[in-house]
Amino acid sequence: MRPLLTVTNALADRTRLRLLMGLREGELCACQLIELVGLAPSTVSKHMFLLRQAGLVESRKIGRWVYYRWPGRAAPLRVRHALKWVAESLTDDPQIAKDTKHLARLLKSTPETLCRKQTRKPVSSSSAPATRAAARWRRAGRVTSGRT
Amino acid sequence: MRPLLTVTNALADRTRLRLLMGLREGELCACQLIELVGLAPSTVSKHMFLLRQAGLVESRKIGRWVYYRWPGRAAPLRVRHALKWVAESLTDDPQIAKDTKHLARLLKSTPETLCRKQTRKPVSSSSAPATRAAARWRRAGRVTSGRT
DNA sequence: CGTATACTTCGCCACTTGGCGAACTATAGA
DNA sequence: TCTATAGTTCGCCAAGTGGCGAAGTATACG
Repeated sequence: MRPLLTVTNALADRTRLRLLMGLREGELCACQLIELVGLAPSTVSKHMFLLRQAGLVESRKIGRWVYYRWPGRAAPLRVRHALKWVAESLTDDPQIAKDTKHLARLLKSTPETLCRKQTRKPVSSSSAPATRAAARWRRAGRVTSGRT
Repeated sequence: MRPLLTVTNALADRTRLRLLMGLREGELCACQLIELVGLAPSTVSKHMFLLRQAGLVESRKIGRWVYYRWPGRAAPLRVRHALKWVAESLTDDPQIAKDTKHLARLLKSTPETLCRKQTRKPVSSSSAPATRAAARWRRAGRVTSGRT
């Protein structure tokens, strides 16, 4: 019962649903998710912890950046069905539609630009750390990360 | 977003999952659900309100009894998929297995016997109100209430 | 080294929620 | 009509949760 409850609890919050849907089409880094929902980094971090604990997202760290995405085929049925169910239930949701448009705008700049904006400092022109990874991620074109 | 959140919130509680699974094989009356989870009537009533609000159960009143069951085919996809998902995710759950055995025992007596037990009074032998409806319900043999 | 930075963890606060018992409502039966 | 009873609603309280900012951690770079 606990495993399912961890999932239902994770899904029982507006912000976490938005974050989850933000990852529907592929990987995003933490700063992009922070920008997406417009909340404090610590808050988003806590949400992502709960989602990861439930198995609803995976994360990988590259340099100073942490990338989140939906889990692949190895995830338990419980989780894969939950993601499918939520995505279907929210296809026509106005908030998610707004987020999707917002996200499209965000994706026009690199993660590092975003992070600078967040700390309210001017964007230095020189390449930031982990830029190679970010470039690869952009080239990959919003991978579907092995969804069912 | 609200409709889905109502559902995920309803599913994000141990007791409500147990109540929901109790109805998996057919209709039960409130007193049977109270006995199933062993909580105060007011508590169970509140839970059933939330489940009904989410569309995860329907109810009908017959005399003084209220019967709850899973919704039929008319329910939104969001709800039908949720029920399917939860039921699948909990098929092997030990708590649910215990509840199922418990329920089997409860079903050997009539709802009115149960209610008497709950108020700690001896069961009068004469037929209680709504007994005909209850008998019909027993004859119907745990209807599946039009699930997908 | 030391500094900057991307993120997480911690500590706090307002708000929500699950539980109960008491009071209330509605129906059945004398 | 009056009483009994199946459920619900109300009022309360302890426990949990979402939000924030401050402090902490880990990595990159000079």
